[in-house]
Amino acid sequence: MLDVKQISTHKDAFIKALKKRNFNAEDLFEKLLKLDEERRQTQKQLDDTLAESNQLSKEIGALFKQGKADEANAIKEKTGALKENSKQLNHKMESLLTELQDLLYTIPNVPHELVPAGQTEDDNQEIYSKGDIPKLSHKSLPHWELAKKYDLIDFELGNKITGAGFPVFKGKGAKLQRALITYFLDKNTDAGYQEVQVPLLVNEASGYGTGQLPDKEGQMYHVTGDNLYLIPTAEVPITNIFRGNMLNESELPIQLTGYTACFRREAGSYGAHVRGLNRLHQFDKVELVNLTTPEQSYQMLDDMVEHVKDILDELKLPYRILRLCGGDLGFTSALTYDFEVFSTAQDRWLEISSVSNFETFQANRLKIRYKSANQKKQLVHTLNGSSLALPRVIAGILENYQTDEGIKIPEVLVPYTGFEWIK
RNA sequence: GGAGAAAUGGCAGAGUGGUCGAAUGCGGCAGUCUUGAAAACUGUUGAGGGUCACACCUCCGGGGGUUCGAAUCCCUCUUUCUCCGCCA
Repeated sequence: MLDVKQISTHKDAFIKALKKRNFNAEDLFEKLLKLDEERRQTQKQLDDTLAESNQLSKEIGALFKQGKADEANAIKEKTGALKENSKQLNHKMESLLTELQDLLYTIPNVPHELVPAGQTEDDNQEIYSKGDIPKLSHKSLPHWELAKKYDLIDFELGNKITGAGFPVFKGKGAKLQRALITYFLDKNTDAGYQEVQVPLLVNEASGYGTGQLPDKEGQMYHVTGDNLYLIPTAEVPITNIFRGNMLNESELPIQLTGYTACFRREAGSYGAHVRGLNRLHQFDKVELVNLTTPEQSYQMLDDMVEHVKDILDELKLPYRILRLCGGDLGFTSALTYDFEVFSTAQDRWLEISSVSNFETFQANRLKIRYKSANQKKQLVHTLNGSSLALPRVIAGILENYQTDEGIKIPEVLVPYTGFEWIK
């Protein structure tokens, strides 16, 4: 959520930047600023009315104390009108505030200057790529065939137990996934992140805090009996740890990492490109969440990119990094880098990590602030990224490491899996 | 799930209808003293809105109500604690 004050001071710059998203903010901003002006005037009227009744109440109290009940009762007569007046002003304030908020909720974050203009994912900027795409023999298979051949993942069994998109990992497949989780967490904690284990169900307030609600309600599984939501990403519970907090600058940056299962309804996305592990309703992910100062957040973003790069380098997977264009940029993000690993057998890139700086967009909604050295209070910048989304890493490993003898385990993982080959 | 008790500032803890945004203690900050520190003493110290700055308004778990006036009374929700039941 953008800040009205920011909008009013940087109106033209924001309008221009939002155009990169193909978002026309001009009329909206006009309306918004007008509403805000009205809000302030109404607030003033309300305050004055309340001040007057407070004053009268005090007088009544004093008069009763002096035993002048008649005079007190005379003043009481006057309070009725004031009460009615403040009631109406209160209603007006309420509707103005919801109108303002509803309007603010529809405005996406202002893209950073590095964000290229563009409409679709084809306009994303490739800024880095590494790793040769292995020449696989004609016998090479897509990961869902490999998973079946070596009995690593059973998609049908998941159908039976739950439904499509809930695979069962078995044997070395399960072990490989567990090894990856531990490896990622170790890498992250070595880099200074604190590991956390968080709830997989969140309440409504948390959903609103990180922006999944109200817009993406249909993407989350809703446990109606208790009005809780299954998390679509660890970002939700981890960022909400700090909802409403006033932090000290000395506590920043806060760097947390957590492993969770993630649940997404993915309504309406079916077809060949969601085969196998490409898109699931339940999947595992290790997430990075950072809270930092505005001065340091872009350095932090670069650090996160380097960190994820390091992991992919160690896994020796062919990957590329994209800077998302305005049209592809997520609603809440100011600047996002996507990491994609090449799926050799499918001959396509798979997104395995997305690293974003949200600047104050989330912090404003969540009211996460910090007190700087000079006691000034301001919103923190929040950033997050995946390290990494497990199923697609597994898809990448299975496909890129397949040989005629079996699937070779990336060297760095062997201490975690305890085996070198899947045969 | 049943019965009871409670929720107040960073923490502890007073406050049961008006002068309470809230005693007191601890903690924090600033100062005195000291070569420096500790101790002691003095002062200061919640958040949000609003204003050039004041004024002023709102907030005592959330929401609603009674009243001229609510931290204080009533309703409701949530959470915590104790006891019982159930359970990994």
